[in-house]
Amino acid sequence: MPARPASATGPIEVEPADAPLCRASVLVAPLGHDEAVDLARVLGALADPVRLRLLSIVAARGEVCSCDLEGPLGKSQPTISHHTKVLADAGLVVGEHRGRWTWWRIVPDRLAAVRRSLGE
Amino acid sequence: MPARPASATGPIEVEPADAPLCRASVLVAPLGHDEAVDLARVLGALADPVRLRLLSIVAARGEVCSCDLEGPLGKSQPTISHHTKVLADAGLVVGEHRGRWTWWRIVPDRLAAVRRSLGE
DNA sequence: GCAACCAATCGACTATGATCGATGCTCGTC
DNA sequence: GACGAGCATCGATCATAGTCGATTGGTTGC
Repeated sequence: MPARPASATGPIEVEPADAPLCRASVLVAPLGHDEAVDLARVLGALADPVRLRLLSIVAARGEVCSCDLEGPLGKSQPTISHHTKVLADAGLVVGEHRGRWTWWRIVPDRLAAVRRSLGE
Repeated sequence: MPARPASATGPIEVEPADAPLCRASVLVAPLGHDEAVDLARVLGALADPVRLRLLSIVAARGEVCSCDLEGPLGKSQPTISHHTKVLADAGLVVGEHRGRWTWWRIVPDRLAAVRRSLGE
């Protein structure tokens, strides 16, 4: 793992993706079309073994550099970059550029929102 | 909606799909390869707007006939049949043949297991 | 038996997505 | 300024999945 530099250039900006996701739960009332599309988009970001493992690694270590993901996941650098982008677009992780590294951490609230949308 | 006949020919048999899904949560420890694949499979079944709306309709009404899904979902009969099969294979719904109709209801425990796997 | 209805399957088409090599960009370091 | 490291993007390839028309199978009612 590279040494963590002190200077930070700030978080990566992506589209908000912070909409309520769903007013309540799938179990409570029939979903509208737009709600279903939004929730499906986030679930689609989660519905990949590589991204689930990536997410769990980031969660376990608190903060992870992209360069430390290629090894454990056994994927190429472009593939890792692709998956981190998908997760970031879904609002499930945020990345921060520090020097030449990008550090990722999860957004617990976002995952909690997904759980809530899935009933209770 | 067709009248609900009294005679039931029993639940539809599908592969179990009742494995623990995940020993704990994505947030606790790095996922193993097989755990990630299993969880991704169930999340993939959920990651479709049509199936989410289908699920919410079934949940709201308790039990729904396939023939009553084409209208609200705006999809053809083969498409509805396809989606119900995907959800059933994932263990998220169960179907029961009664006469010429098939009635679907959700499996709350399965959805709860998914929520648990997603943290908490 | 026959007709009508519901559901599952098949085949085909299309769209989306996962993957990687090659390339380009942006920092830090010398 | 030049080089190298880390990351993003592009282009291409391959696999998977959503959709529907047509067909088949099974059940009900005449």
